[in-house]
Amino acid sequence: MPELPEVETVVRSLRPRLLHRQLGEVRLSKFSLREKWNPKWNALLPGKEIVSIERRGKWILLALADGSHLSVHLGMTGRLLINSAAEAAKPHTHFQANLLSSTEELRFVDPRRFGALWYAAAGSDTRFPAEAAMGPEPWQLTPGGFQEAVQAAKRSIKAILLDQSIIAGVGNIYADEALFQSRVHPTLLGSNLKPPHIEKLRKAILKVLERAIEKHGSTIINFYYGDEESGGFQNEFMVYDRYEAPCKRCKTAIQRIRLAGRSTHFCPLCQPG
DNA sequence: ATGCAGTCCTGTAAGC
DNA sequence: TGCTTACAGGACTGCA
Repeated sequence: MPELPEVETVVRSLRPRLLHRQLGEVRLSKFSLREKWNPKWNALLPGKEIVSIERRGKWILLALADGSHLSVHLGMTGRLLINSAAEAAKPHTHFQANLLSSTEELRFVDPRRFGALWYAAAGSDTRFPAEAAMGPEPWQLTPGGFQEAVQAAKRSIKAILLDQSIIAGVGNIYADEALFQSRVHPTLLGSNLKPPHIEKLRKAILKVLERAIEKHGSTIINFYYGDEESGGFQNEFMVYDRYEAPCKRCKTAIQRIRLAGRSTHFCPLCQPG
């Protein structure tokens, strides 16, 4: 479900509620998530203080006091919640950890189980499985670096934007929105794009992500942060989820195609192929 | 190197 | 009212 702005929203919401708290007893459901949980990790978490909560790409990183990390990927439907331990766990709760000296616990709920939980001991090379292959955060990506990566790829620019090894955190919604903002047609091959367009796209990605973070992400069906708060960026979509609706810039009907295995939305007039 | 289909899952909405 | 089908914000694998 969530892309960079939604994950950032969750991180900012959790940070004041979770920082400097200690994990207690851990319980896992019988269902496995995308990454297999090693039962040995259960014993390593209790007593450890959460000393920072950061985001890398679409991963949430809980840094623990001994230098280890508990990393969480929300997949499509994952939610990381702080609930009263007295409250019955929601269906599809796969991880629960007491928060010491309180009546609350940290819970991971994920109906589709595309999400992941990972523990990385202090001194591990990586804090989550694909970290070594992950590309730069959008704000760290240099104009030259992005231009080089895009022009080297003989595949659609949409597929390039979804590739986490090129740019971290962009998903289907924000790829479509950034392509619209920069007036780039999603099927164009990276190798065919000219430097001015690539730079325009890079800036559009930053602008779209920054605006979405300001609006606390997008809630289509089921993205919530905090307890039950919704994002607001869905009201500002120019193309995503607007099939056959009039383009907000030129009134042409928004088109939808299947590209890189994903539903892709664009304006045929504003984004010339 | 790339696209594409299939895979992991459940929930929702649309179509009949 | 049902039942069936398609599709969903992610990301991996295997195969042409």
